[in-house]
Amino acid sequence: MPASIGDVAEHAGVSVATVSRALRGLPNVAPSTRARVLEAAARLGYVADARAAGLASGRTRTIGVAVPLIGPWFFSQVLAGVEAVVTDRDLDLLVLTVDDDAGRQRLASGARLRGRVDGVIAVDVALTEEQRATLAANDLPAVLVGLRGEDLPCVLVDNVEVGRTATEHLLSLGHTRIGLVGHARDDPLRFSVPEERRRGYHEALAAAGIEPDPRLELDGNFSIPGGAEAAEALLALPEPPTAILAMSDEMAFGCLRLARQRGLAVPGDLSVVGVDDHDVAAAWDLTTVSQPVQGMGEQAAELLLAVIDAGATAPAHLTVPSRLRVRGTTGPAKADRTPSRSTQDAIT
Amino acid sequence: MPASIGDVAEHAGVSVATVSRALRGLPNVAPSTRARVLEAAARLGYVADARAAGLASGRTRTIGVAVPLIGPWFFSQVLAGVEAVVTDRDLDLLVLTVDDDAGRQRLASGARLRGRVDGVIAVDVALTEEQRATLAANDLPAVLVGLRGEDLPCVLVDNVEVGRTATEHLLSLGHTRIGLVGHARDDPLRFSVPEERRRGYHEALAAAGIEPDPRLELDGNFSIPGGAEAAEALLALPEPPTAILAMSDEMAFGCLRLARQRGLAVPGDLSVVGVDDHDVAAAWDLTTVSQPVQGMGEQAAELLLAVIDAGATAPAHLTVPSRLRVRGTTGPAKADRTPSRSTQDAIT
DNA sequence: GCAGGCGGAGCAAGCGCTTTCAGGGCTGCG
DNA sequence: CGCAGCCCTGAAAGCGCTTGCTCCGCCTGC
Repeated sequence: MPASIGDVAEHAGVSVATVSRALRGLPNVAPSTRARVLEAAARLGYVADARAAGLASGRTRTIGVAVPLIGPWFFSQVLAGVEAVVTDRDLDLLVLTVDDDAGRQRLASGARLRGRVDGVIAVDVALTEEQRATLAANDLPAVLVGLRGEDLPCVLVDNVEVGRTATEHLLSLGHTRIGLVGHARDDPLRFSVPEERRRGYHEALAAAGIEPDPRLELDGNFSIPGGAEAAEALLALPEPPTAILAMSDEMAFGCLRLARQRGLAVPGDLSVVGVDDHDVAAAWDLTTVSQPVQGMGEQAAELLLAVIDAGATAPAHLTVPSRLRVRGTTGPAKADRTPSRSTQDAIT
Repeated sequence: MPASIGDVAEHAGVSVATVSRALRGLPNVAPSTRARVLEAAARLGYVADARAAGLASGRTRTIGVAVPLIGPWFFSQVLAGVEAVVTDRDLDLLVLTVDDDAGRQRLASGARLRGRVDGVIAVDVALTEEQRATLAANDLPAVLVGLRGEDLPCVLVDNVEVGRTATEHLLSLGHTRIGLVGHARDDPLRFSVPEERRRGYHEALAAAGIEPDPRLELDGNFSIPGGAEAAEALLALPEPPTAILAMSDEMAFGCLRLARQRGLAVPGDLSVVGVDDHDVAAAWDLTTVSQPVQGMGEQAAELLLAVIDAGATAPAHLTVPSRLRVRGTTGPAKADRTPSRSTQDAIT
C-alpha cells in the first residue's frame, strides 16, 4: 500500500536508481532532478522501506542494547545515554532484555540480532568467558558496559575503588563496625560488581587494621525492600554496625526507611552511604558514590559507533570516574554509644 | 560472512525452500528432512536475516514504542511493561524518543517506521488532532497511552479523578489552602495530563465550596528540583498552603526535601500528596495516588498485538484504575496554626 | 579541431529470504 | 490395474531497495 521507490521514479520521470541517490543526498544528481524527485516523494509521502534498504546496503541503521531489566533506575539511565547518542546520529534503538543464560547465549551467538542491528551494547550482562569469546569472534560489533571483557571494548567503573572510597569515608568518620549490603556472595558469575565493591570494602578495612566480620555482609537484592531487610538484620546483631555501606542507592533508601521506622537518627545513630547518585539521592540527602551512569551509556554508544565506522580497532577499555558525594546521611561515629535499639538490648 | 540459507540448504542437501519451511516449523516437511536441516543449521550457526525475512514476509516481528524521554521513572516503567509482553511473544522492541513537533510529525506520518515495526505505541506523545488522524489513517497499527485519541485505541488514566481524589483526601483532613504543583498552564497541547488533574482539583475544591486561588497553582516541571522550587514559592506566599498536591511523586519528593530544609514537619506543618506510586514513594512514606504504570504498558502492548493480529477492530478505549494510597506525608490540618515559617512572617 | 574527462543518469545484478505453483512418487480405492 | 489425491520437495518469482558498471553528452585543454 505505501508508495514504493518505483512510484516515485515514475512520478518524477526518472529511474529508481536516481530516486535512491537523490533522496539520500548522494552526489552526481543534478539539482533540478533532485528537486523533482523530492517533490514527487513528498507528494506521495514516500519513505524508504528500512528492510529493503538494509538488505541492499548491508546496514540496518539500528543499534541494539541488551539489559537485564528495563525498569530499574540504573538501566533506564544507561538506555537514555545510549539513546541520546544514537538519536543524534539518526539511528534507531532496539532494546532487548537478557536475563537468563539462554538469553546470554543467544546474544553471544548473534542469534536474534542478525539483520537487526549494526552493533550491540551489553549492559551488565554476565557472559561466560566462552560466550564473550563467541561474541568477540562474531562479526557483530559489540561493547560491554559494567563488566570486563578482554577482547571486547568496554566501559567500566572501578568498583573496587567505589567500595574503598565509600568505606574510607566511613572509617574517616570513626566508624569501625561497618555493615555491607550488596548482592549474594554465591553468584559471582552473574554479576561481578558486588564482588568488586566488596573487595574495595575489605581493602579499606585492612588498611585501617580492621578484621572484616562476615556477619556484617548481607544480601540486599539491589532493591529497596532488600535494603530494608538487610538493615533490619544488621541492626539485630549483638554488636550492630554504626554505619552501613549499601552497594546501591536503592538499597540505601531501604536502609534509611528502616532506620526511620526504628526511630534511629541518621546520621546520629546510623550512617548510611550508597552508590550511584540516583535521581532522588540528593533529595534524600544521601551520601553516595556517584558514577556517571548516563555518561556510561553515551560513552558505550560512541565506542560502538567508532567500531562500526572504523572497523575492528584495538578494543578500548574505558574507565569512568566515580566520586564520593558527601551529604547528610553520614556523620561521626559515636564512640560511647551504639545505636539506640542495641543500647536497649544491651541494657536488658 | 554469516551462513545464509543457501549454505544450510547445501549442507543438508535440500532446497532453500525446504530449509525455510523446516526451520520455521511449517507442515509438509518430512521429519527426517527437518532433522537434517536443523542439524545443518545448528552446525553452521545459521540464523535467518531479519531484514530478508521481513522483506519477503511483509512482517518485521518488531514493535515500536515512542516516548518523550527514556530516563524518567514513568516512561521506563511503561517501557518495561511493553517489553514484558513483547518478549513473551518473541517480538523485538524498538524505542524511539519523540519530544518535538518534528518528531511527532514523523511518527504520525509513519516516516522512519516503515519497514521497521509492525505497530507502534505512543506514550504521552501529544499529537495534534491532525497528526492523530494521519496516524489513524496510516496503515500502521497504533495504540496511544496516556492521551486520548478518538479514532485510535488507547490506554488511559482518568486524570480528572486522580486530581479530585487527591484533593478530596486533603480536604477531608481539613486542609482548605491546598497548593497545586504541576505543569505550566500555557502548554495544554503538548501534555494534557496536568490540565486534567488540575480540573479534578478544581472540581473537588468547588464541591467543598472553596474558591480556587491561582497563586496556589505552580509549575513543577515534573522533576524533583522543580517540585522543590514550587514548594519554596508556595511557602513564601503571604498565606501559604497547609498542604500540597504534587502531580507526580518526583515533584512531591522535591516538596518534601524543601520542607525538610525549611525545618517543617511533615505532615505536622505541611501535608504532601503525590501521584504515581513511584518505587521510592513507599520508602519515603509518601501518600500518593497510584496508577498501574507498568500495567498500562502491558495493556497497550496487548491491545496493539490484538490490532495487528486481528486487523482493524473498533478502537478500544481502556481506562485503568487509579487509587489513593494513604501513607505518612498527609495528616490533619492544624486549624490554629499555619506552617512555622509563615508564622514567623505573621509575627513580624 | 579532437581526445580525454567528467557530471549525470539508467540498467541490471544482487541482498537473503518467503511463498506460490508445479511436479513426482505413493497410497488407496474403485 | 489404473487413476485420483496426498505428501513432500524444488524451481522461481518476487519483496523494495542499493550500487557497480555502462553510457551519453558536453566541456576542457592542447
